[in-house]
Amino acid sequence: MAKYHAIADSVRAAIAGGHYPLGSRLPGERKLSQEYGVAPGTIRQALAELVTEGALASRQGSRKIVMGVSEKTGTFAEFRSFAQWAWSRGRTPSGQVISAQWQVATSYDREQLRIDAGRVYSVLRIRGLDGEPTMVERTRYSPRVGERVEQIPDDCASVTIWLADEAAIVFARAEHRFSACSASAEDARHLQVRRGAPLLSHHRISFDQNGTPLEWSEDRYIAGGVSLVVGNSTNSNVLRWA
Amino acid sequence: MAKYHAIADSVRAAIAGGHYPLGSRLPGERKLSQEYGVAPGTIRQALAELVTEGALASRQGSRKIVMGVSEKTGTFAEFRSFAQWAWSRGRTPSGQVISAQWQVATSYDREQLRIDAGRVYSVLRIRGLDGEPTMVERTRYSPRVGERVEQIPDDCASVTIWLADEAAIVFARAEHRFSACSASAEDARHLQVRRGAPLLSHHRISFDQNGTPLEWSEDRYIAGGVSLVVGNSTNSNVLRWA
DNA sequence: AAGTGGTCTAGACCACGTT
DNA sequence: ACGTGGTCTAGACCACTTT
Repeated sequence: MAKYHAIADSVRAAIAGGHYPLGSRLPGERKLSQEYGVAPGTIRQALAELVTEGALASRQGSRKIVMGVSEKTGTFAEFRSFAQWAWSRGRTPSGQVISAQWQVATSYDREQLRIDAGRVYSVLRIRGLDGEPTMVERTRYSPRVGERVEQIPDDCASVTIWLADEAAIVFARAEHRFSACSASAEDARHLQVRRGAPLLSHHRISFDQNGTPLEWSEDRYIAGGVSLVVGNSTNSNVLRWA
Repeated sequence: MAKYHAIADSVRAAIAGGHYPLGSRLPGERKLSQEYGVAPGTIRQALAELVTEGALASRQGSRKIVMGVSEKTGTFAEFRSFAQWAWSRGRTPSGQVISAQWQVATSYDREQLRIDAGRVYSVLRIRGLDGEPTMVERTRYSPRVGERVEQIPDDCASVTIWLADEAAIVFARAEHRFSACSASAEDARHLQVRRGAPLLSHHRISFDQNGTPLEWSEDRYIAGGVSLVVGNSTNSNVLRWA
């Protein structure tokens, strides 16, 4: 583990433990670099991590102010994968594939996935938390990914983890779009809500490390089930589910 | 303007202009530091900005890959202020205060705003885009802020800007929570939708540079009007309205 | 006036990806 | 084997806040 990351953990723990009270000012960077026996730059990098999280407030010329540590900020993987998110919150995810088939790519598919023509692998899934239906997920995989998704056993817990381990397909970046929508007849049937009920729509495009699109998806969550949490400041933004 | 920021702008422009094609690999950091005549660390800082935005993908050992520049990423101010966001998107915001009054702080108010007792200034606003009602906003200001909000003239375009200029109250950080909800009878009346219509709920707490809570608010947007856009990667998260 | 963070320099070594 | 990014060092000067 990198020094700066270990130091960030240490400071985070000191805040959580009340050693640096909420609202107080952190020691100066030069002081901390002596305490930890590292170069000033390493301390800067450690504190930058905490500023990004919102645990510290930063103003030029003034010592950093303790804002308090937030509940564990979701990692990228947790944010992208329903299963990983659910487990990290101590809840039991369930999932069921309603339909899965190859379809001719629409112009929207081609644009989003940046493919010339051909087909996409289209999957409709229902996902639940602790047995309650929570979300309906409509995903289009690009051909390369779809060929692998097809092989995934039905009882696989997490598509994301399976693809990484078995097919070396790694999700590295995603763009998300959130809005409200009404439940369609199909949504209502699967989620056991009335038609027209309010849903949180989560539109997502995922990319690998080379920037190649892997899939796009529209997930629809029942109201009250989950919510998206975002922290932002003049410098940065951090988000997580809650 | 800092060198590293100017360099980030320059690289961003080079990507947008097609000089670094989408999917290609950026020159190495040492090469760039020579080109720009700065130390390697300065280049690193510039590229870190672009990685955070999602414009570049980064893997140790490999040159950075061009992901493409997203439409202008919203600044913190734009994300926090409806008026500033609207202007930045070339739309005309309107606003109307329905009611404004001092109220006894509830236990929820006291917890969120970290005040011992007393009162909060409670404001109900309707906001619109290009004349169409778009959002209903229910805000509770802490006493210190409420006293100034009370003085704001009715025709003030942006509360955020007014408070910064006239009262030196600066919003520096905020936490946001998004979910779906149904329009209440009051919501429906103000937004001219049917009762029970799907709305996007945006719950927000704002802080100043010292970490002191300034206000909390629940905004409810009509479906289809606006949506929240978030980009995230293994390293970072960036969000904006769209 | 003194202290502090923000920026910048000019290197070094290591882990990892590419060739 | 080589190139590259990730990490780290040990300083310097400036802008800003605090005292």
